[in-house]
Amino acid sequence: MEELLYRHEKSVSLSPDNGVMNGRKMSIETLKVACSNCNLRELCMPLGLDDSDLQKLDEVVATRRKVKQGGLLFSAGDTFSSLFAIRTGFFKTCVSTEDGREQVTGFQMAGEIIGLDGIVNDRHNCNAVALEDAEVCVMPFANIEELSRDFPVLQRHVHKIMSSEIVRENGVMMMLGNMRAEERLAGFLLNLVQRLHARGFSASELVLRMTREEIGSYLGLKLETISRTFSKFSEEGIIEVKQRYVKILDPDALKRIFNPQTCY
Amino acid sequence: MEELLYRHEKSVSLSPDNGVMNGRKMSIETLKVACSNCNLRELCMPLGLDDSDLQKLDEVVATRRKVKQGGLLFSAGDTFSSLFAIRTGFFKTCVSTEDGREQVTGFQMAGEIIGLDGIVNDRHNCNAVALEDAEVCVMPFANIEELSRDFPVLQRHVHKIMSSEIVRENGVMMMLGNMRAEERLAGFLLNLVQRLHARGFSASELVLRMTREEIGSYLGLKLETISRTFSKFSEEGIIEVKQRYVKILDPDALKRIFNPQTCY
DNA sequence: AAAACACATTGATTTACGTCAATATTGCTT
DNA sequence: AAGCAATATTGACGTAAATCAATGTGTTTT
Repeated sequence: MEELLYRHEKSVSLSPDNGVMNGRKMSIETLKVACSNCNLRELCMPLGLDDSDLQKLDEVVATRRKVKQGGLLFSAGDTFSSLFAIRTGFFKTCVSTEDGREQVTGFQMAGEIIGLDGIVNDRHNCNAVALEDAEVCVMPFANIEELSRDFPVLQRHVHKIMSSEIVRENGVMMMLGNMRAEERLAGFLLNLVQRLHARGFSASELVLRMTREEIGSYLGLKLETISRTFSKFSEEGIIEVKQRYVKILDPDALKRIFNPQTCY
Repeated sequence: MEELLYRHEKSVSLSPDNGVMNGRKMSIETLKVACSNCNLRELCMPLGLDDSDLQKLDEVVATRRKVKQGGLLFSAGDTFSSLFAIRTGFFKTCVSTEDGREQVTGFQMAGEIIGLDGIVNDRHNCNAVALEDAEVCVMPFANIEELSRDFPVLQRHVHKIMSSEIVRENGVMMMLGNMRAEERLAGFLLNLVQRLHARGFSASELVLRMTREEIGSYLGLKLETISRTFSKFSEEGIIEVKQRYVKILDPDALKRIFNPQTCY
């Protein structure tokens, strides 16, 4: 089961043709961080680039960085210098109040960009914690801005990434402000599985990378409510849950719960 | 009182030196939409530009547009082409579910930029409604992107505006997910008055441009709860409320409510 | 000036979720 | 393999805010 759900190691690892690109032997250094060579490129990078553009865009990534499970990629207050593209692994971002309350603001997976919150104040505004061993591409923001000036398609791409984060947060606000526990959790599961599916995983099975408490924090609920709601969905035959493993048996039921209008 | 609180008409209207800039007579057309000439410039535009840069940046604004109270600047689903800088007036942005539930995602005032949600999908994701008669500068996004390539300072500015929207929404998520009604309303009032103060209005008095229902929608509460919480603050001598008029008598008390840590 | 309307306040009651607490399951350490 | 710590489940009970409902206030319409 784990293998079925977890193709990270296999498909994200460098593919056989690595080291040779367009008939040109690449140096080890370049190889190490080349976007042009990365099979996650379609997730992080703009589409429709020709080979010469792609080579220039390799410059956005300076290095790679590994983060152990539980480790911090950055913390609130850290000076901001780079965005990070997730290569492997899974992150949460969270903000906290001074009296110690924590709000998970998002969960990020391979191909997603993390760190946009740091741009305004040149300091990060949240913590980014690896929920499993992870590796990220470090993209110095100065590089991104410089290359953006020469590549309108990259410029547009950066704008779209930021805008999509705004739109995502709008959706979270809707969930937190207007929806009941069941609706929130249904929306959460549908979103997760959709993103996993887009990365080649199952559209119906998943292994949660986060605890009930972290899900609850993201959804503005307590861990007991998450647990109870999972149990309820399970009793109703909508999902099958075993700890972190979740199988969606009736996706339409989830959609109806999340978006009552579609149910008539 | 209204006059004290409402300096829009006065200070935002074109100032005496209009029509002549740097000793150069400007055309009526240019004048109509010139950022270089606008006393809100420091809010919309990057700082530290010299005169020649400023003149070039005038090109970001194509036209102006008036929106009557209650009118829509744009709706969810509209094709996106421009960002809007608010010159006068006050807006709310909101998203709705298909079954008609509405979530206010933000309130925007003079100098703030609206429409960033449209960039990802080339369609707007929310509605922008004028809560009072308003005028906006229409900034075609194509112009912004083009000029950004030549003006790193503008490019950076655009990135900061988007990032700050992300950070703002992080804060709203924290309020919605973790805070009680009193904390949310305290945070809301402090934020509003701080932004108004930055625009030259009183740091303690304000006239709300939105209904209790709209505040409630933004804060994930019902209008009755907003009303009750206002009354509670009032009984405790923290604020004075009379319908839309609010006077903050004890800002520190509000800060303590919003951020309990500071209270020891 | 009266009528109609939108918005706000306040009270009584309900409810969804939180809190507290006990128990179960799993993975980790040695 | 045993013991421990972290995580998850489930139940009993409490509570903040929602809901329902009546009344008040201010503004616009005619």
